[in-house]
Amino acid sequence: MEKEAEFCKCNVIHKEVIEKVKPNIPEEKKLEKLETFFKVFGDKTRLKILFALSIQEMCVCDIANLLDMGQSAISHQLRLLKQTNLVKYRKEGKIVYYSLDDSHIEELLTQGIIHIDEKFI
Amino acid sequence: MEKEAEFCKCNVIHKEVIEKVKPNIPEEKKLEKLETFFKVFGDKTRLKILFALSIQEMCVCDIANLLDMGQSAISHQLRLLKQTNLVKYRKEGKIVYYSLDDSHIEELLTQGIIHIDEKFI
DNA sequence: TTAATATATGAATATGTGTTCATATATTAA
DNA sequence: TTAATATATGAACACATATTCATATATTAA
Repeated sequence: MEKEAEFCKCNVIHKEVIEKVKPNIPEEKKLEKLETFFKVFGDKTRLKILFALSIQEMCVCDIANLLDMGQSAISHQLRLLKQTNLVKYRKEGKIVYYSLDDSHIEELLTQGIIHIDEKFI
Repeated sequence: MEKEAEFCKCNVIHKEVIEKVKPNIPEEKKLEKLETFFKVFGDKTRLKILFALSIQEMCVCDIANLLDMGQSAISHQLRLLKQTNLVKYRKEGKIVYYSLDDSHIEELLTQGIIHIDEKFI
């Protein structure tokens, strides 16, 4: 008896296909990073912050005012963006200025917009 | 009195910055689409499905077996991918074959991988 | 030193999301 | 028709996540 239906009720229909495709799936660790990476873009607030910082650096307070949101909420989101290396910061006295950490990011945002303009409902 | 501290305790520090940046934030509707779009990529299971389908079309059962997951879970995820126009399908009897709907998708996946390889922790 | 202010952060809460389970639907075979 | 099978789907549950609140930290000014 082959390994059958542990999770899936249905039988393996195209075993060759599965064997062919399998080696092309990235390893788990890489997938997790990719998941985290894209997840960061999957939030309106963070997208707004990224678009804003693509224009110029801003301090936390300005971002909060710009987006009409609490300072705490922005700070939490900036922490996430920092952790994923999407933004960097510099301190000037008690003010912290955030900016994009990578020009790739703008490219990715642009590519996203292109896709939704073309295909997305 | 200006509009002050409705949400944010801190004062507006750089009013000009806010005014300069504001017009460059995409409109809410577009942001929501973009959010949804990127959110789809922010899940390991969906990423695996997309990588698999970038090699060749597959039926639901094969995908479930490939990923060692339940048919229902895969079906739910495919629905999401369908709704966001990332995959299309063709029916052959009772078997449904899914495939990528857009070559942009592979590009975006690649760009994601490039980023995490370069910068991401 | 104390007061004021910009930012960070832990906890709580509300909301969103992925998987499972049970079951429905659709198609083919008998 | 009935049985078998591939897929779809609603509901439930467990878990993740965004924001708020309260408060801590850090820096500057007085």
